[in-house]
Amino acid sequence: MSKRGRKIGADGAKSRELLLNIAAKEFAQNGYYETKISTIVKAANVTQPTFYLYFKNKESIFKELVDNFKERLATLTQNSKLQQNLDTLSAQERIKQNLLELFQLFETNKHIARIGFIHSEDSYDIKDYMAKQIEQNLIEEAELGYFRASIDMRTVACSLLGAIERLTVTKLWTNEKTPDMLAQEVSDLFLCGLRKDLSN
Amino acid sequence: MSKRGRKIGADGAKSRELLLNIAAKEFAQNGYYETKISTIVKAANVTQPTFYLYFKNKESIFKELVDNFKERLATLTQNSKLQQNLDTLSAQERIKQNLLELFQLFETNKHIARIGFIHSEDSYDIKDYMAKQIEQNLIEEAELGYFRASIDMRTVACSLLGAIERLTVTKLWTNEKTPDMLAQEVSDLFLCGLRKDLSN
Amino acid sequence: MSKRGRKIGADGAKSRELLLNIAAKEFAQNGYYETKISTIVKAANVTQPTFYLYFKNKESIFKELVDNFKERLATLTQNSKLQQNLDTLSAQERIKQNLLELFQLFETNKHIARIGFIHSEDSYDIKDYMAKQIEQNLIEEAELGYFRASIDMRTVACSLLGAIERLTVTKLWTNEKTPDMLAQEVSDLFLCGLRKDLSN
Amino acid sequence: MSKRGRKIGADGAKSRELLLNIAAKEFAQNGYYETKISTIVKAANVTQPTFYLYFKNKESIFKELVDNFKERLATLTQNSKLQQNLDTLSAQERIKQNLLELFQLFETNKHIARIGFIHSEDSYDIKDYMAKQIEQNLIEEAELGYFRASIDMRTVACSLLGAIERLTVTKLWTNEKTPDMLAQEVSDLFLCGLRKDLSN
DNA sequence: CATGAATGAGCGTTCATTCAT
DNA sequence: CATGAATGAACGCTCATTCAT
Repeated sequence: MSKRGRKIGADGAKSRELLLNIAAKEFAQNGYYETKISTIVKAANVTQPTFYLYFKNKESIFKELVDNFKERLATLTQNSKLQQNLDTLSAQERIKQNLLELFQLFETNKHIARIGFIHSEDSYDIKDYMAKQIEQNLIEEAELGYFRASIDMRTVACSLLGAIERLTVTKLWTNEKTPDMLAQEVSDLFLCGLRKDLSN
Repeated sequence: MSKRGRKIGADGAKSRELLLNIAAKEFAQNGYYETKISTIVKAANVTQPTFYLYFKNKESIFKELVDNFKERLATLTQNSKLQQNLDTLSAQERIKQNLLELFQLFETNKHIARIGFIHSEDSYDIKDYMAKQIEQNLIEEAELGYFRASIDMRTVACSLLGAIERLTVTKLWTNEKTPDMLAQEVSDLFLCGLRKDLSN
Repeated sequence: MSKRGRKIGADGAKSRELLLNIAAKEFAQNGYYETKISTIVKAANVTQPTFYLYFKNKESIFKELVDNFKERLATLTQNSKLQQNLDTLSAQERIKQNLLELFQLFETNKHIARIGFIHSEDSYDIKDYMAKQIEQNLIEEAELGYFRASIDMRTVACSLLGAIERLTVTKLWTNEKTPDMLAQEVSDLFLCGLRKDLSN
Repeated sequence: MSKRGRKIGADGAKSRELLLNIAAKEFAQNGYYETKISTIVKAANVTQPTFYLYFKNKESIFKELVDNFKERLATLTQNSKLQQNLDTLSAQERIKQNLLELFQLFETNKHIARIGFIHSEDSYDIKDYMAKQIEQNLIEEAELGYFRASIDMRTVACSLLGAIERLTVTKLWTNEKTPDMLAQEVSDLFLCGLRKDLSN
């Protein structure tokens, strides 16, 4: 830092990025209301007006983080669509692959994922969106004939999403399990169920 | 209530109950921070000091509601323990029964359940507690030999809890499904899985 | 106490006296602002409206205690006037006698004395009044020729009062010294001074 | 200051000082409880949040003023220690000198002195501290042999402090007497006493 | 690009006091 | 004589936000 307190090589884009990162961490940790602008700017070593140079207000920086998360989620969905590998992989393997990518996304985007999933008011919509994606996928698989028809796919999709969320929070983010393990276990559970397989 | 100011036949216990109910609704709908004491008392048609006649502060009424929820949850757990019906019911039927009771509890205690599950800072502990109960139950069933051993029961319990939570929020509380339906579908899904049963 | 919570033999005068005593203690200990009506009535085991049955408001009970103190002070003054014992006692002995009575008054009326002296807004007037009484006494003694004329009696009276107050608070009310000791020491100090008496 | 709202050439240090000065006056005049933050900020022509820009809360600004007073008192004590002038001045002159400085301090720091002496809860400690300093001084003088041994120096110190306090309030702060006059009279009174000196 | 200084708007809380019974 | 229940009126404090430079 220079003697007059002005940062050397201070750079708008950098400051903005910094603020965004710190905000992500703070919001993730403490939620919207317990996160104060004053805390964010102190951690970023800038003043409050500087904050308002880059963000309209508290809500808008929060929303930006949520949108960020939404975007990555959408990207993931689109990529998954492209590489269906209908021929080379089994249904369970395809599902496992999708789960793996999801858990990996959550692992590498812990903060914004937590914000979007837990703290955001949009979390309902986000989860709705995800549930629908999952349902879509399941239906497609079902149409290929591997699943039994006697079960409501909306319920399954919803359950799967709930499981994903909970496992992410309690196993993935606590480093108790890796994305691999989780994808494996969840796909296994949802495909085969708990019951002893009487067929063999 | 008389139209002008002073209540006639005022009754402390009733006022307290009223405030508690309104608070439950408000907290459930808007969360802790967006719920203002002023709103609660207005809805109860009393003044702010009256609120402090019955509750120490905002935090304490919130905590009371959460504790309320915890208690009912604990009661349910204890009752379930008592009537295991190991002889008369199958494993799936016992699980279904447990799920049914849980969904019923959530249905008849929508507000405090939402507070305890979604808005409370204790929600983590609460869910942890529930996950552990579920795990316990699953392990007991497993020891009777009906479940396959190749799956981590913690993962299953956690997934099941996630499914319950999500279904409660999106299907039960939206009146899309009844506790019966949900208990049936979930127990079916988790026991048998999605996969077509190749044995028949 | 009877089963229905109403005191047996409850008696207006008694309740009033009780409240007054408790208030005296509370006010003396914690001052006007830190003493709450709610605390007083709780200690007296009555309800708040009962308090207002006997006292107009918080200020009025406080004032009553202060007036109480003023009265006793006035009584003392008058009695002192009556028994001047100009013949039998020396000047120092008369002064000592006056001081003794004052310290005794403060000892047996610790609470209201503390209120009147320390916590009351009238304490200025009270002390003014006392200073004037002391001055009067001193002047009368001076006119008898025992005191030197080179000193402003108002200053002496004021100093004496200050000494009395301070000693009361730090020595008398802490039980470090008795009224006797204090009266002796103070009269000695103010009459003879600190200086070694070179005359003998 | 511009007439409409925003201050021009606003200066934090100045604002703080201003608030501190106004608070000193208000607290001195009306005591802790009758002094409202709203009154202070109104007098300073700023809004309430500005107050909290410079002070943590009401208690802390009050404490700052008390500490301020304590500090000046301590400085005075230390300086007095340095210039004992044991050779050039008589015992009475040294005492008079000390008293003079004390009265001067009180005169030029009327507000904080009143706060520290009258309104603060620390006033007991402050006076205790002062009494001890005075006692110390007296004992040192006594050891030089000028005072008679037959009198408890703690009582003397305590009396002297009481006299100082009372005279400060009623004579100094009312402009009835100057520090000089008071120092002279008090030292005379306490050294020589009231009694006619029979030796001459 | 950045800051020091300030504010509008609101919230939680407390306390003395008073009805209606 | 006494009470359960309630309130009017403040006050301290916080926070996001914005001037003026």
